[in-house]
Amino acid sequence: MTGDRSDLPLVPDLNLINQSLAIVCGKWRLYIILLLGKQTLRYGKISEMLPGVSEKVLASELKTLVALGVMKRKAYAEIPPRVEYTLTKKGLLILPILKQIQEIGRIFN
Amino acid sequence: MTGDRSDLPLVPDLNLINQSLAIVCGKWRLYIILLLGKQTLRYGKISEMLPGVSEKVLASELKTLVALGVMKRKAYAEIPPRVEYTLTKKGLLILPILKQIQEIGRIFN
DNA sequence: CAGTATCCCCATCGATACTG
DNA sequence: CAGTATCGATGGGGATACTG
Repeated sequence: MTGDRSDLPLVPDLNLINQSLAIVCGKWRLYIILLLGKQTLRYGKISEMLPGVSEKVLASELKTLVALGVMKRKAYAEIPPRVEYTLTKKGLLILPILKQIQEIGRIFN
Repeated sequence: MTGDRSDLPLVPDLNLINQSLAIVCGKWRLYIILLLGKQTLRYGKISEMLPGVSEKVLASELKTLVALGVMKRKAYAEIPPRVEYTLTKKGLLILPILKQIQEIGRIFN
């Protein structure tokens, strides 16, 4: 905020970090966001692409991500129901950073 | 798997992501690494710069980060004891990415 | 199809006291 | 000073069954 920001402050802002972690952390969080990177997906499709995640956890993670403003949900009044998830503008903004995070895994292989 | 890899795969590698999360996640993890970014620090100093973290949690987080290869521990045979923590080469490698993660918090403010 | 509703486990995080 | 040891609280994550 004040002065030069050529580098990050010596003592990083805990609130900022916690907010980042609130979005990134969680066993499936990153994976789900990455999956939605360039496509709109239906609930069933996400579920199918994520072998291992239980329905409850997937549903609650999606709900949280929508609440966080990372993605948006669009439900169609059809039978059978159809619900689609898409990244928001903010979600798209953080996408490159999220992709970078994968590089960490690569470095520590 | 097959074809062009100009971008990340449609279905990202779960193992890679999990490995990344293993390093990044945890309430204090990111903060500790960032703190060590450009300096070697003693246990007591880290503790002091992290108001709110209990000794047990700090100690176990440091131990884990050393085991992960993110930082290294150097103990001096002195009385009173002195222990210093420094980022490893790999730790330094991921530092820029970690700093980027803070930007996520900024975007969602 | 796209979710809830329940119930449960265990890993993580934490406070406090103690030690080499 | 730099940690363990111990006990306890919390909630993320999961299995299964059910519903609009």
